[in-house]
Amino acid sequence: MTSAPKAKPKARDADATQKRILSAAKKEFAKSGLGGARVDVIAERAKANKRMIYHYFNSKEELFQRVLEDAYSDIRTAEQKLDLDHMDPKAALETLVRFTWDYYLKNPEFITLVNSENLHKAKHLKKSELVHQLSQRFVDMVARLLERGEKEGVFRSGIDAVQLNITIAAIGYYYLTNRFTGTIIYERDLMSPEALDERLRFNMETIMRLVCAD
Amino acid sequence: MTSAPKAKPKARDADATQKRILSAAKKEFAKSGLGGARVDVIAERAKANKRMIYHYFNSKEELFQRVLEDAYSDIRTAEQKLDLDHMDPKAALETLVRFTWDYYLKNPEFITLVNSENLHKAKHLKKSELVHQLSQRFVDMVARLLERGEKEGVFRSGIDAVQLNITIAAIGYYYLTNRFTGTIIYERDLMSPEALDERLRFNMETIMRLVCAD
DNA sequence: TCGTTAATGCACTATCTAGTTACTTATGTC
DNA sequence: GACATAAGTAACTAGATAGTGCATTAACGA
Repeated sequence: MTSAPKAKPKARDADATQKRILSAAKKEFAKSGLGGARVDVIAERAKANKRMIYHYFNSKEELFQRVLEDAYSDIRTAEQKLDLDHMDPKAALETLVRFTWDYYLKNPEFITLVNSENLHKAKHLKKSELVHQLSQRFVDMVARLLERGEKEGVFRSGIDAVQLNITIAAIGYYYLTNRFTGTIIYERDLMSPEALDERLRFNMETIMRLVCAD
Repeated sequence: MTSAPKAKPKARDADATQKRILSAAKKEFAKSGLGGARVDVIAERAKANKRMIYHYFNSKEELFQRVLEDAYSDIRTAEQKLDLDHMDPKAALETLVRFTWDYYLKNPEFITLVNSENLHKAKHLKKSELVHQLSQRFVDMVARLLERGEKEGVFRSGIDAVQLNITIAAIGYYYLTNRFTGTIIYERDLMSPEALDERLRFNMETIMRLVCAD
C-alpha cells in the first residue's frame, strides 16, 4: 500500500533533542546575534518543537548563555590539550599562535558569539563559574610558558602574559571577524588559501619578534 | 503670566533635524546593532517624529548605511590630517599607532558599528563609493611611509602595508571591543587609565619590533 | 497676500515574535 | 498491563515594531 508514511511517532530522546537544539542555536546566534536570532528558526533547524526549547532551556537568553558557555569550554579544553608545558618554549609559542588562528578559522561561530556577548556587556558570561575557572587555567599556562622561556634566555623578560594572550588573539580575531569590511577597504580577497597562509605567517612573525630575545 | 508654554510651533530646520537623527541613530545602532536598534528610540532621542526618519532616510537600513558611511568618513579624514608624509618614518609610525588607539578609545561607536556591519557581511558598505575612495588613500599613505622608512634603512624590507594596517587596528580594536568578556577572563580591569596606558605601550612595542630593522 | 512646497505630527496597521496553555503520546517501572 | 512521568505537539496571545496615510503648518518666492 502507498499510504502516506504517517509522520512516524518519533522515538523520544531527551539528550539528542537537547543537543540538536544547542547545535541549531549556536548556528542561529552566530549568524544573527542574540537580538537577531529567532527562536522559531532554532526550533525548525533543530527539528524540534519550539516548546522543547522552553522546556529544556527556559528562555532565549538562558539558551544563549548555555551556547556561550559551551563555546568557551570547547576552546579552553582544546588549548589544554596542546600540552605546551612539555614543549620547547619557542615551539610552544608557535604552536599556540597557530592553534589560535586555526581554531578561529574552523570555528567562526566562536568569534561571532563573543562579539554578540560583548555587545551585551558580557552579562551572560558573568554568571558562569565554569568559564571563570577555565580562563584561570589558560592564563596560567601561558604565564608558565613565558617564565620558562625567560629562564632559558630565549624570551625577553618582563612580558605580561595577559597582554600577550590578548595580542595573540587580536591579530587573528580581528582579521577574521572584519573580513567583510576588510575585503572592501583593502580591495583584496582576505579569505583565499594563500591570503590565509600569508596572514598566519605574518602573525607568527609579529609574535616571535615581540617575545623572543634579540 | 504662567501660561503653559504651549509647545512652541518649533522652527523648521531640515538640516538640523537630519543631524539630530543621524546622531541619535549612531548612538542607538552602536548600542544595539542594526537588528537590535529601535526606530522609535532613535526618533525620540533625536527629538524628531518617526515620520521624519522615513522622510529623510527612507528605511532603517538606509539610515544605518548613512551612519556607517559618515563614521568611516570621519576616521579616514582624521587620519589624513596626521600628515605622516612630513614626519620622520619612526615618529610617523608611532603617531599612527597612537592615533588609531586614541580614536577607538574616544569613538567607541565606530567599533560597534563596524562589528554590526560585519555581522551583515558588509552589505551596506559595499554600496558606498565614498568609502572606497577614502580607503584607497589611507592604504597608500601607509605604503608610502613603509617605503620611506625602508629607504632610510630604519624599517625592514618587504613588509606588506595591508598586513601592517590590519595589525595596527587589530591590537587596539580587539582589546576594546572585547573589554567586557576580557575583564571576566583575565580578572583585571582593562579600562582603568593605567591599564589603557599599559596597553598603548605594549602595542607600540609590538609594532615597532615588527617593523623596525634589527 | 496668496500659493506652492517642504517639514512635521498623529494615529494606524500588518506582521512578527517570545513565550504559554492545554493537550497527546511514548517510555520504563512495579 | 496500568500508572506515573517525561517527551513532544499545535494553536494561541500579548506586546512590539517597521513602516504609512493623511492632515497640518511653516517658509518663502511671486
